[in-house]
Amino acid sequence: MSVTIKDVAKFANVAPSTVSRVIANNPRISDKTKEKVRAAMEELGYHPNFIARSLANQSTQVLGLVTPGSSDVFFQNPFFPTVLRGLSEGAHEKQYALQLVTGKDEEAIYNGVVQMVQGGRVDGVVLLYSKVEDRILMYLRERKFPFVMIGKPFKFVDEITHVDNDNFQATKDATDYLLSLGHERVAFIGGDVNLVVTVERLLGYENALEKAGIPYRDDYVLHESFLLEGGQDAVCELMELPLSERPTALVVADDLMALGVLNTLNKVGISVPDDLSILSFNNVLISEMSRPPLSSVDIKIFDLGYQASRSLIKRIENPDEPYQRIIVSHEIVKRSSTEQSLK
Amino acid sequence: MSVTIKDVAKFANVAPSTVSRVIANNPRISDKTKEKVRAAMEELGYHPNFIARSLANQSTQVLGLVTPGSSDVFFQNPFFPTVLRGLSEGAHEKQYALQLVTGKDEEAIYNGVVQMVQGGRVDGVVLLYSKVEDRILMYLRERKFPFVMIGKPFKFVDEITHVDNDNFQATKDATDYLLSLGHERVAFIGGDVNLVVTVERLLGYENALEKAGIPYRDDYVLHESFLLEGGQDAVCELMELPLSERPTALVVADDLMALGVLNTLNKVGISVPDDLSILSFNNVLISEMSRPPLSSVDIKIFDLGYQASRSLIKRIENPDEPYQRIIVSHEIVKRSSTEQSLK
DNA sequence: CTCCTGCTTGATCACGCTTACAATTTTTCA
DNA sequence: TGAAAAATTGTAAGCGTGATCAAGCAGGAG
Repeated sequence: MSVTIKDVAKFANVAPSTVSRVIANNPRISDKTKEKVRAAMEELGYHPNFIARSLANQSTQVLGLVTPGSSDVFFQNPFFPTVLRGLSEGAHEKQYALQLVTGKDEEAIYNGVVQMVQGGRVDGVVLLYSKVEDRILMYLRERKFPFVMIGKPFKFVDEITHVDNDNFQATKDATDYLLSLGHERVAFIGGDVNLVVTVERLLGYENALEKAGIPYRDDYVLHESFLLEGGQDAVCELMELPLSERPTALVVADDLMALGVLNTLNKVGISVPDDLSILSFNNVLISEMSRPPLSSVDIKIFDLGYQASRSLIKRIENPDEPYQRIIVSHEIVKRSSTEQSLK
Repeated sequence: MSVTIKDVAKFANVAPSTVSRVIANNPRISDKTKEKVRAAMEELGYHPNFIARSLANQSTQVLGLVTPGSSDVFFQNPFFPTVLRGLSEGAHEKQYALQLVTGKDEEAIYNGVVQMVQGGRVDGVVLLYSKVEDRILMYLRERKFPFVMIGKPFKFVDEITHVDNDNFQATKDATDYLLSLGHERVAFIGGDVNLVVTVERLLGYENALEKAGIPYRDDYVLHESFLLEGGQDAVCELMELPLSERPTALVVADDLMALGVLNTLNKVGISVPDDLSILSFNNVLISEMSRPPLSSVDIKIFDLGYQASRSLIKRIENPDEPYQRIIVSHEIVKRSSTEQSLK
């Protein structure tokens, strides 16, 4: 068995509680005994037992991370590692550890969250997504368990601390940019309609068209998964339009999807950006390395994660902290996949 | 505060210990009281407290994951999410959770591991890499703490359970394949020389050349980081060779790196596979979507993770389990980046 | 009817730490 | 110098479970 607080106490000739106070750096302990106890800890190679501490203070210093139901898909997207880096950095600064909730399907993840929360394994939870209907969100809200969300809550926007981009504005900006290049037939390839981000972006797209006086067309709006395959499928659908009606520009809600688009276009002999401009979202590493390099809206994924863990920890340490909406900026990074319309 | 075992006991008119036994499904409890207690648990919405349980049994049902010092680099590579999926699946099957050790540099990660281990936060650790010199490995070994490694240990191969590919053979196979296509000037672009996988693969490459009677050239062997930039740098170096001496085929130790190679080659006007064949490793998703699609050695990353968490759990549950070397198969997936040499 | 056996269940302590409260020592000041 | 106040440290009771050991109880043998 490893060294406990009692061993240290015995060694330093003090009571266990004194050792505990030294660990907490309690000011009511004299500097002399602090020194003595610290020397003893050093000597014996003492490390506090987190589990015992957790049980005593009812706090674990662990944050739980919840991925959307389809973990597989989510893991494959470079969004995940990037947001994880941000989360990790924010957590690390405050000495929190990260624990993952994994599971094959939504049911499994839901159970995982319940176990984590009720089992007292974590002090708070980060939802790495925002869905239209979400059991997990409801559960956490009902139990008043500390959590933050990355993305905009579908309901209760003012009662949930969340970190988000202004996706409406970002997509409006993106669409405006394509319009400013002279494109008039601009299509939108979004993700799962159950994700709030998809909804928000679609609204931004629609708004930009409306402002420009361009009628909205149903057949210019597609929804696919945030995967390479999603991009492929989207292109196939667009190809079914008569040649003269095909869009000359695309707003794609995700880089990985855009990469799929790019490759499929290449196969069918459509050149980017000469025949078709593409502007996508996320600005992950691959967008820079694709052929041609993708113009992409940088949504600062790292910051999303970083702010999320920081604000969650704030909520945990002060439950009266007001609910916040934290908006991370966005920026269009222009590369070679967008070009003036030929008209 | 939430429902405890005592509340359930009171509600069901039994002793707390009886409830505990019902949870453990102890056969010494009559079916009648089991029913009664279960009903009470249901009624009160009881969920066992993991922390208290952990303290009582000295086991947490959590596995710690340790990334190599440069977490940033590691996170960016699609290897990470894939191996994570495998780990997650293996852990989930046995009801284990995953906790990440994160940190900016090696020092921070080392401290994180020590805290995790001494703090009793995890029952075992998975090292997601194998380095030539590794403090963390040494530490875990000395403390006889359960751990497994993904990759081949540099030392103590027979005293460390690990999951690995036969990287020597795999790279030999890869090189042989290129040789069989008629290439005689085959270069090797590996990763960090401190990683054992790099060493192993280099040996395999050398061995294949030797068997084929082709002399080994220092200037055909490069070491870069497992990143897009690594690939770029490698190409730049190779470009410094006189035209007639440039390799006609490349073995690249990582897909992401190969993607960097591909793009840089494209910029300098070298065509793949016409001018240069490329065979890389990992067979992650992007290898399929690059232009041209990359031939790649599939090392079954998911399986590496899956086997790792399974064997770690075995070790945890039975400390006398013999040390094992688990080899995951590999397979060359031929796509369009490799072609017959023109000669 | 008593005693023993075997099946169930209860009481109690231990896990390692925190913390309210009590006890002790030191300091302060009339 | 002595008592009260302040500073410091010790005692002990939890935190929620698991596990050991003892106790209760029914049924069967003698």
